[in-house]
Amino acid sequence: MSSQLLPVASLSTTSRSSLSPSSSRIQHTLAQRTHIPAHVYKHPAAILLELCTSMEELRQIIPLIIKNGLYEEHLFQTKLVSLFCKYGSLTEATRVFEPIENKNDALYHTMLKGYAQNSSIFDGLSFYCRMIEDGVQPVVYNFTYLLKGCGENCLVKNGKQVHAQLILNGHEGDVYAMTCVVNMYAKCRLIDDAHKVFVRLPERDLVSWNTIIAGYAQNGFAGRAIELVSQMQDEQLKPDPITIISVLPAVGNLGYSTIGKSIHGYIFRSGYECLSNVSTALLDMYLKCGSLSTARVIFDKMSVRNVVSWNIMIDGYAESGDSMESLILFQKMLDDGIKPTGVTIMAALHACADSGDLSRGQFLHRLANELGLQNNIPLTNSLISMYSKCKQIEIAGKLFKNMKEKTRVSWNTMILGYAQNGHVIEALNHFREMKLENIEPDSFTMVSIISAISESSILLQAKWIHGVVTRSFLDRNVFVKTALVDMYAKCGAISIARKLFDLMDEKHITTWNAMIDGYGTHGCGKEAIELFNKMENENIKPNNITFLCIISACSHSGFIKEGVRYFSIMKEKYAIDPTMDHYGAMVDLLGRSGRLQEAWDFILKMPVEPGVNVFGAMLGACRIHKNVKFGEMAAERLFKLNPNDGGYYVLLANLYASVSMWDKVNEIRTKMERKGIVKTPGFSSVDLGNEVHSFYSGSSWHSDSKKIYDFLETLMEKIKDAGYVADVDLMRDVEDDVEEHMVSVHSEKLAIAYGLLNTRPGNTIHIRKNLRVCGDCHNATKFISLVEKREIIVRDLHRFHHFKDGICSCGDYW
DNA sequence: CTAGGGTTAG
Repeated sequence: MSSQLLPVASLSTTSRSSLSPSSSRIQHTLAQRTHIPAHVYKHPAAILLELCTSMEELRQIIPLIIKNGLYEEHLFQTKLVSLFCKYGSLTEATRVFEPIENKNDALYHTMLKGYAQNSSIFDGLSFYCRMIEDGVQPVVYNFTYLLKGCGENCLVKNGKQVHAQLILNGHEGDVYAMTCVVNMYAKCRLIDDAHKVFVRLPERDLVSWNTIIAGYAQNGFAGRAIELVSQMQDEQLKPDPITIISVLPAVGNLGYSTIGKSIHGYIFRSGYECLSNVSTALLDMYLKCGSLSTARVIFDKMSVRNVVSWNIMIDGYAESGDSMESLILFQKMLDDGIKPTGVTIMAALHACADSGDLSRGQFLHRLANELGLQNNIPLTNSLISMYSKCKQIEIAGKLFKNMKEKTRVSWNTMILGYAQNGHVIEALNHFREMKLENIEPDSFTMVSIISAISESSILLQAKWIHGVVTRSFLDRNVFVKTALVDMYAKCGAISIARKLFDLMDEKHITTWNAMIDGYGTHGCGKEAIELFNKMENENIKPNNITFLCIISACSHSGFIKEGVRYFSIMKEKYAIDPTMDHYGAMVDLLGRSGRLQEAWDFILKMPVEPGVNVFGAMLGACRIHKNVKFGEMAAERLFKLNPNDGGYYVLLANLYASVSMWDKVNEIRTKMERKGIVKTPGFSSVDLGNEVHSFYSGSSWHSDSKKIYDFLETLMEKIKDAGYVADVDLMRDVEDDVEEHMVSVHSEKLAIAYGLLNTRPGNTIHIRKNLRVCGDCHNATKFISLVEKREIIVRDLHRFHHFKDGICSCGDYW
C-alpha cells in the first residue's frame, strides 16, 4: 500500500503534475495523511492546534511546536498559516509562509483563503496572481473565495476576471463554483448577467435557485423573485428555509399580504416556524404589509428570538410612530440580556428622534460608544438625525464634522437637520461643500435643500434651486416635484406652485396635500376645497394629513360649516381616526371664528385626553376674541401639560394686555422670570432679491439705522393722514418687546421700511416673520400698501397675508 | 486548504 504513495516532492512547487485538479486533490490529501508519520500528526501539539480557539492559545502552543522540532513539518506550517489568518493576523501568517522553501499547494491555498477572507479582497486577488506565477495549480475552491469577495465589494471587473479564470481552468461544469458566479453577478447588481449564468448551469439545484431568487429580491425585482419560487416548485424542488428568508422581504416590499399569508401557511406545514430566522423574516414581512399587530403576535410566540427579531420589532414600532412601545421593547431587550447591535441602536434612535427624547438619545449615544461603534457610518448618521430632531443642531454638526468618512446619506442627514432647525444658510453651505467634495446630490438632498429654502421664503433662491434641480435631472422625482410645489407656495408664489402642480402627471398624496395646504395658508379656502373635490373625483384617497390641511384651510378662510363637514367625513367616509393635530385644528376653526363656547364643548367631548396643541388653539382664539374666562380655563389646563413653553405664557399675557389687565400681565412676567422661561424673540426679514435683511423690534444695529427710522417716521405720518390710528393695546403686546421703550417700532415695520427704501416703486415686497403678525402692524401694513401703492406679502408663523390697495387677503381674519 | 445560497438598516 505504501509503495503507491507519491513522494512529497511531487506536490511541491518544483514539480507540476499534469493531473486534473480533482485527482491531484485526492492524491495530495492522501499523501499528506499518510506520508506524514503518525508521531507527527498524532503529536500532542497537533491535537492542541486542532482545539485552539484564540490567538492567545495559539501563541502558547507555538513554543511547544518549535521545541519538538515540528516547525518544519508541512502539516504544522499549513495549520499555523490557517490559524493566524483565522485570528486576523495576516502579518504573522505571512511570516510563517514566506520563509518556507518547498511550499506545497496546500500552503498556497491556505494563504489565499486567508488573504481573500481576512484581508482585503485585493490582497486575495494579487496573491492569486502570484500563486499562478509561482506555477501552482489553482483548485476550484480558490475561485469561490475570490468570487465571494468580488461580490461583497461590488468589484465587477475583478469578478469577471475570476469568472474567466474559472472557465480557463475547466470548472464551468462545477455547480458549486458556477453558483458562486451567479451570486457574484447578483451582488454586483448585474442581475441579468447572473440570470444568464443561472440558465446555463449544468444542473439547477436548490442552492442555485435560492441564489438567483435572493439576487432578484436584493436587486429590487421583488415580483420576479416571487415568480421564480413558483418556477422552482414546477421543477419539483421544495422551497427550504433559505428560499423563504430570501423571498419574504420581496413579498413585504410589494405589500402582498395574501402571498405573505400563504407562505406563512407553508412555513407552518413544513414545521419551519420554530426556526428563529424564518419567523424573523415573517415579522419583517408583516410589518412591511402594515400588520403590526400580527407581527407582534408572532414575536410574542417565538420561543427563540435572535437580535434581528428584536431589531425588526423595535424599528417596526418606531416606523409606525409608536415611539413609546418601540423604546419599551428596546428596554425589554436589554433586560433580557441581549446585546444590541448597531441596527438596534439606530432603530431606538429613530424612536427618540420622533418623540424628542433627548436624554434617552444621549444614553444610546454612550451605549454605541461602549459597543465600539464610533466609526459606524450609518449609526453616526442616525445620531446626527436624532440630535437634529431634538433641536441639538450644534451637537449634530460636531458629530458630522468629526466623521472620518462621510457618505451621501451623511450629507443628506446633516442638510436636513439644518433645514428642519431653520438654519438655512448652514444648509446651503453644506450643499455647496458636498458638491465640492464630489458627492452628487440625489433626490433626498434636493428635498432637504428645497425645504430649507421654503423656510426662508426667498423667491430668488427658490428659482435658483429650481434651476439646479432641473439641470441635474432630479426634477423627474415625484418627491422633488412635490417639494418644489410646497416651496413656491411657501415663498408666496402660489400661482407658480399651481402651474407646477398641473404639470405633474404622477402625483403622490403629499403632492395634493402640499397644494391644498398652500391654498390654505394663502387664505384661498375656495381653491383648497375645489382641489379636494378634484382629488375625490379622481378617486385619490385623502390621508389624515389631507384632512389636516383642508380643515386648517377652512379655518384660515372662516369656512366653519365646511370644516366641520370635513372632520366628520374623515371618520365616516374614509375611516380615518383623528389625531391630536386634527382636534387642535377643529378647536382653531371654531375658536378663531369666535365660537368659543362651541370650541370648549368640543374639547370636553373629545374621546381622548386633549393635548397641548388643543388648549393652545383655544388660548389663541381667546386672545383674538379677548375672552378672559375661557382663556384662563385653557391656560390652566395647558400649563399643567407643558409648563415650560414661553410662547403660551406670552399668549396669555397678551390676552390680559388686550383687556388692560396690567397687574395680571406683570404677574405672568414675574412668573416667567422666576421659572426662567424665555420667549422667542420676534424678528422679521425682508427679501431684496440678492440679499435678506433681518430686524428685531427696536433694533438699531443696522448700518442704515438712522435712515430707516427717519423714513419710518415720515411713513407713519403719511398713513396717519390716510386714516391709520395706532392701536395702543395691541402695541403693548409682549411678543416683541425686546426693548420696552421702542415697542412702537415692531420688527415688521422696520423690515417694510427697509424694503420700501431699497426696492423700485411698484415692486412687491416679501416679508417673513417668525411669529404671528401683530394687529397694529397688520393694520399699518394695509395703509402702507395703499399710500405707497405697493403689494406687500407677509408670511407669518401660520399663514400668508397679501396686502394690496389697503386691504389684506386674510380679510382681517387670522 | 477540503467549495455554493439567507433575514433587520441611514
